[in-house]
Amino acid sequence: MKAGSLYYHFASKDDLLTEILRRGIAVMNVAFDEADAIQAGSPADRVAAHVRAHLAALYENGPYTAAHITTFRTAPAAVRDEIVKLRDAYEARWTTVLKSLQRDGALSADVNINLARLALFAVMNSSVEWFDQTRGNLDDFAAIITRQFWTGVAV
Amino acid sequence: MKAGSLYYHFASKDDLLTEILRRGIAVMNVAFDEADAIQAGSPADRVAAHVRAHLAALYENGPYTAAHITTFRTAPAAVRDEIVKLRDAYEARWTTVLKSLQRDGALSADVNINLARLALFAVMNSSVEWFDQTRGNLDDFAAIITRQFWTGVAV
DNA sequence: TGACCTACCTAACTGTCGTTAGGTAGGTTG
DNA sequence: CAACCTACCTAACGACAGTTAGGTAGGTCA
Repeated sequence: MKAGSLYYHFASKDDLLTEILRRGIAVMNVAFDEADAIQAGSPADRVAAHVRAHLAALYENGPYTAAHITTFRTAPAAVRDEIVKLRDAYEARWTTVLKSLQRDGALSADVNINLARLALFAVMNSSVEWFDQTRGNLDDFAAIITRQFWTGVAV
Repeated sequence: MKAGSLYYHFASKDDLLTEILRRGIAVMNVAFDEADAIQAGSPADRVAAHVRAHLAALYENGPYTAAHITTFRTAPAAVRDEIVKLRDAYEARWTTVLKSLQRDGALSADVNINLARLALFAVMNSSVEWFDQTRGNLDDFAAIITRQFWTGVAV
């Protein structure tokens, strides 16, 4: 397909971009749903399931992920405003999970949930830049990230 | 200064970009030096000093930081190759610190130092997108990040 | 004073990007 | 079969980014 043909399907390049970003987030929500269905296990296991689902969705949808990472920051305000709503909703689902763990006493009461979530997102999302799925096992990787998030690196 | 005048000082736009990125990393190294001079305190304090220095350098050099974040990924290969060397060297300094803490028994022996460093960098660097320096205290923020890195969020 | 250097400027060229108008091959439907 | 729809294509446009050549104001130095 040549560049001009794009306009048969989308009104503008920004419309295309919005749709791509929208689908990328939809994929993440589906992954979250699947992880949410797994209610068994310890609190750490529950977080691990979500981390694993988030990472898998990230890696299995390379083009969507790449588009999000490379374009979101520089996207026009109209596009960002549209997508930020969806991102916020996805992030709110994580906040809900973490808050419930805190209510149950599994997660320290003096932890700022928003900061914790942002930190976890930072690690997961940045990993697309350095984690090589062909070299490392995704389950192991999710476990390590969760472990580091949960108990830290100290002895 | 108009756009054309740039070429009195730099051979090309890429040359300018390389120089900007280079200076940004130089600033980070200076900050690291200063934090390195502080040898007192617990291992966690030592990490906290470096985290604080890294964050401060990031926020005090907004333009360099912004340039790095927005352009590095999309920069031409020639520019990236040049800068990656400097980034690697800076990251190696962190690895050295973490390894020495592990050797001293302060940092868990079964932690993968490279992953730990990448996770810490992810949190610190991504924070420029959501941490508002005018609303939160930088020292507090550095302490929270270090605490989360060091002992995690679990009870 | 006159030659020269520094740090800009203007104006123009080239290439690329987002977009549009109009054309067309191939399949679908009455 | 004819009319039509779908999903592309080509060719062209205006705007803008990277770059260059040549000009110029103001300071430096013999």
